[in-house]
Amino acid sequence: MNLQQLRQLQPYLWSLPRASGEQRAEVLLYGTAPLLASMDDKVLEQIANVAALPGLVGAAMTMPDAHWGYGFPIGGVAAFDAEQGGVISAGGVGFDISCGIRCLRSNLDLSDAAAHFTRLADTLFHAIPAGVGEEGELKLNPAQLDQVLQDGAHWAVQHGYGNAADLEYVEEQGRVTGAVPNYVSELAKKRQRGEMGTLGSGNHYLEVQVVERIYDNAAALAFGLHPGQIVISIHCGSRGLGHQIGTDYLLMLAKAASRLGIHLPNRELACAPIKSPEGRQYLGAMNAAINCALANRQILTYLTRSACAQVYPHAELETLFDVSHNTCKVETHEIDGKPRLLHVHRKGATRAFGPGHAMLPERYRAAGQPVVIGGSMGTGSYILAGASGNPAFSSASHGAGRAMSRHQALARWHGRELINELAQQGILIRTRSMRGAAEEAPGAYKDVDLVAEATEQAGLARRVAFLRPKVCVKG
DNA sequence: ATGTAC
Repeated sequence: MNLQQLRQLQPYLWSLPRASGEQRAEVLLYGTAPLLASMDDKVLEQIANVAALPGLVGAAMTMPDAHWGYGFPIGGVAAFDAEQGGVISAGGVGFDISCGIRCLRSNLDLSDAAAHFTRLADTLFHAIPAGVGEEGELKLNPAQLDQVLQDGAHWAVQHGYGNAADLEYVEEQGRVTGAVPNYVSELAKKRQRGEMGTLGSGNHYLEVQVVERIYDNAAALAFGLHPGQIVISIHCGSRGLGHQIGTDYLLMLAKAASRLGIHLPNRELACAPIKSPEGRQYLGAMNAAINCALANRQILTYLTRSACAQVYPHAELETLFDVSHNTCKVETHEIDGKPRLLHVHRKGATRAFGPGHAMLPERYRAAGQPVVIGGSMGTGSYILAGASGNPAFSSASHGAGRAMSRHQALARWHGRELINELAQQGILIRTRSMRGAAEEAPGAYKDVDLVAEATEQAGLARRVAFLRPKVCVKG
């Protein structure tokens, strides 16, 4: 991205000046000059298009890890007011609805766990169904699947996959309201019937990590983290169901936009007013997909505990937090001193409520919401805490963010060689797809350290802990 | 992201 076209407002905040006569809201980009310079120009084009959509409140924004996506950039945040013609967009949520990270803290330390990492890697790889189209043990009938779409992680816990304490530390306590299974197509449901409790592919992973550095002692204490501790992070989403909903509604919302005369700068931005029939239906289907993803990560938590218990009989894994980064959520935010109900699209962006927020579990209320920046398989991840006065509708970065396309990565790396190199660095990778491994080469991602630092400096969240990967099951 | 692609 050419920085000449931007105006630097603060060390970590930039804006895109409007051309004369241009009808769009403000565009704000969070990040450092090097991070922004490494982004594709498409990011700027896409977020400027978002800023032209009806009913946008405040600015259309990108997080420090942004890269270009379908319609909206990944790392994009945009809030809309339903009462002012605000829209909802499937491209603003993403195809992998409610993709997110479940983070589990353990009672294991690197010093005693490391001796069995090879067996742990093999056991997890055997226990966790992963890969495109891969199905799990669970086969649900239509009535059971509808129940999952209503009850989210609660369904999983009721059926023995975890405990009540897990639910307390899942965003929305494990279930969102407003899910309408009837608005989900039969095809979407059919695709999901065998995919509960599966990891998927692409950038999804299950990673065993060690807490290597603590930045904020008080927040680390609240989150139950200390140096040398083993933590497990599960990154996945709503699998075939969410993807099919995205596909179905892209068409429906495009038709609605055309019917209602909404000008779309690009057809990938297909959207409809939140109050229109199509907008309401997408919201109902999307909320069902959020519950599907929350249930999926809950079942994977159970499978992870079972696998760990085979290797470390005394292992205990508690849910630290579970947070989505592909959603549209109805939230109250203060605008010009007045609370307003907004539909906040976060696509590749994490919700990051600051200290004192009423929706946080009591244990974390003083520290702020746990925020996970998931890194690439070779580098590392960060746990942060929501900051007071977050300027981006309580949002923060979600990962390292790609710096290179999958195609470019395939041309540069070979999966097998990469896995051997990582093994020499003490990182054990298990995958069914060598091509996938090459596409996910750490070098194809931005520097996660720079993303986390910029996230903190921009006032989006505060760093709490750095996690180093040790074992990674890739999709 | 995805029973991977107009």
